[in-house]
Order: sequence, then structure tokens, then C-alpha cells
Amino acid sequence: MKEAKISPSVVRRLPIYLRHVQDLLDAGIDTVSSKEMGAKLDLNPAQIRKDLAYFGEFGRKGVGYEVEYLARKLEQILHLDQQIRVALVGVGHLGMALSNYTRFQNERITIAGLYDQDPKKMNMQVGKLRVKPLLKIEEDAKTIGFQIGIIAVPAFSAQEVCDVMIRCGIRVILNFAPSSLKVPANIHVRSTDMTTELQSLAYYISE
Amino acid sequence: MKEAKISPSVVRRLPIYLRHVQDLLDAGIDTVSSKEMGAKLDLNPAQIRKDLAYFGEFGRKGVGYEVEYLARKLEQILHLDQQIRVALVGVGHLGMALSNYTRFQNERITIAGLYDQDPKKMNMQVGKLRVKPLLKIEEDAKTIGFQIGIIAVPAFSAQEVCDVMIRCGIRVILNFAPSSLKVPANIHVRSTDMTTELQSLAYYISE
DNA sequence: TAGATTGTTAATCGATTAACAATC
DNA sequence: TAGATTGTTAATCGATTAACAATC
Repeated sequence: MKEAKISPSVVRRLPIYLRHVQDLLDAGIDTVSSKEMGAKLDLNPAQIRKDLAYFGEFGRKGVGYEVEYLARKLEQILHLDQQIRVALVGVGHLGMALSNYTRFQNERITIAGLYDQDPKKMNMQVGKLRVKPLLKIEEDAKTIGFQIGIIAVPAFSAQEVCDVMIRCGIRVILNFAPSSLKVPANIHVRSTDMTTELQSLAYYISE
Repeated sequence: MKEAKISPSVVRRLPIYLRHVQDLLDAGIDTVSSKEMGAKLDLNPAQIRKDLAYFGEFGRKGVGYEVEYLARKLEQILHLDQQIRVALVGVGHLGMALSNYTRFQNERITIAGLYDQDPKKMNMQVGKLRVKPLLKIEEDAKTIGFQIGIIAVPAFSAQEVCDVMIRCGIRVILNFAPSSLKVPANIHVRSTDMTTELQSLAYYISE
């Protein structure tokens, strides 16, 4: 399943395809063409076909894609057919939003550890978990085995948290702090933050 | 200030430049080169120069960019030198995170209206604001004049909220719901959601 | 002046879209 | 069979990077 080298732009569209075919599945539709998907998702049909073709021949000429099969394949590609355990550091408002947002992917993605540096938050109960000190993450990582780390702390401590995660063996990180993280080449980081999004949108307002 | 046609990729980097020069300003540094910025932000110096050059000649050959001047210019370009009033619909965990996240850009970006459809949340106090029914947004829009709308509701009602915002005269929308919104050509929408981000990252985990 | 760094043009790289043979 | 739609190659478009004259 390790394909040539799929571009990030392609990978970022896969969950969108998956979500759509899951909706179709729920609606009892069992076949869909790239043209129909494109219309719904506002994407070029050729792009959808090309994206999917990187991973195999999922469609049938003259017919389209079998919805259930495509959903299963996309789940496999995204590793969403297996349990994914996430360590979340930073239990502020955003961290809380993420924690209580459990319905990720059929609960296959679960937040399995909550950490913070603020003593006031220690042992705070959030869903089934309790907030622990950041120091505990390394110990927990050994028993739990986190696949993804989420950084939801202020910018000034993001790099520190990132370094701790990497020491824990976490190689995939989602960073919500507005800061550019420095990581070794084998670590995969995606940074996105609400402030930056909002500020860039402000460019488009016409006074 | 309406330049040719700046690509979205360029616009999305502007807040990153701004944040960096603001940090430099705080640190008392008054000149910076594209090379230094590139090293810090992990970007190609030529790209930084080219991005900035779309908007004017902000640097001095042989010297670099004057930090304070550049910060002021970037604020102007992003309209962050004027008050920006935001309408936020959906006061769930994410909406709360956004509301309490007031320190956007020197408070120049302010959430000026909070709306929800859940009767249980009506009149709830969040910071200086009270949650109002979605229906009230149109009336408020006339007096307040929102420049940006933020959608923080579940996917199934995102399109509806979007339509209401457009009817209010809002032309710039930030959508946190996992759904592809249909809007007229003159409306600017940016969609980003945590589930999709996390799912696409799952691609990179190696079992 | 010599060294540094910009703004900008040209070259490269990558991503999207069009076109179409294969085939269901 | 005729019509539809895939998978894929080629063409296009756009974004990034390299190179360098201008100049501080």
C-alpha cells in the first residue's frame, strides 16, 4: 500500500471523497460517477478520477464507482479502518472543542490522552479522560502508543510540545498554534490556525 | 489598493509574514532580510520577496525590510488597520473557543454578534455578548455591518446558515463545518474543518 | 568601494484540466 | 449495439525557485 509518492493536495482531498461516499451510502445510493461527485463537491471530474487512480482501479468503465467499495477503499488508504489513538496537548477552549468532538470517523479516531501544563487543569475530567501533566505523555506513549499528536497550546509553547511529542515517537502532528514548527524530515506536521485563516480572509473584505 | 489579481496562496502567506514582523517588532529588531525571514518561516526568500512585491516596493536593496514599515503595510493590505466585525453562528465548543479567542489582531477583529438555533443557548452570556436566535442576524447586520461571517454549526445546517449570511450582505465567510458550500461567484468562502484535517493526516501514519 | 539584498525576469517544477482510447 | 464513463496521456495552467541587474 505504499504508493509512489502522493502529493499533499491529493491526500487532502481523500477525506472529502470519503465523506461524500459515506453520505451516498447512508442515502442508499450504490453507484456514483466522477461527474456526479464533481458537481456535488465542486471539483473537476478528471481530478477525482486521477486522484483515485493513484491507489488502484476502483471504478468500472461506463458505470462509475460502487459506493460501498469506494468507501471501504478510502478508509483503508487513510488508515481509518484501524484504531487511531491521538494525544491532545492543551485543554483550553479549542482543546475542549476537539475532545468533545468524538464523532470523528466512526469513533475509529479517538483522543486517548489529554495533557496540559496548567496546574489548575490537572485531573480535570473531560469525557472519559482526565487531564494529566505534559510530563506524563512520554510514559503513556509507551503503553498507549499514540499515532497522532494534536497541539492546541499557545504559540509560545508549541515548539516545546512538538519536541516532546517527537521524543514520544509520535511522527504525525496537527498543530493549531500559530507558529512554524521545526521538525526532522521524517516527521509529518500540518499547521492550521483560526487566527491566520481569519486574517487572510480579511484581505477579501471591501470597505 | 486593488491589485491585479493576487493568488490565494500568496494571500494565505501574508498573515504569516505579519505575525513574524510583529514578533521582530516586539523584540526590538528594526530591519530584516528575506533570507532571515525565510530561514525562520521555512520559506524560500525569493518567494517572500515576490509575494511582497505584488503590493509595492517595501524593501531597500542591500539593506532589507524596515520591520515597522512592513508591519504597517501588511496590516493595510489585510485591512487589519480598520475595525472588522464578525458574525459567529454556532455557539458549540468550537464557537466558544473562537469567541473567547478575542486576541485576534490587536482586537481589531472583533466578534460582534453570536447566533445559534438551539433554544437552550438563547441569551446565554459569552464575554460581552449574548447569544441570539439566527433570525436576528439579518436585523443586526443592518445596524452593525458585519464584514465576515463564521460558520461553526454542524454540517447539516451549514448551507442554510451560509445562505442567511449572504442575504445579510456578508461577502466573506469562514466555514468550519465539513461541507462544500454553494455560493455565488462574488462571495468568498474558505472552508476548513478539524475532522478533515485529522483524517487526511491519518494517511501518513505507518502502522 | 565592496558586500548585501532587493525587485523582477526566466526557468523549473508541480498540479489541474482536456482529450480520448478502452471497455462496461 | 449505442451510450456512458473510466483510467491515463498530453496539454495547460499556475506556483515556486533560480538567477541577476540594479542599487543601497
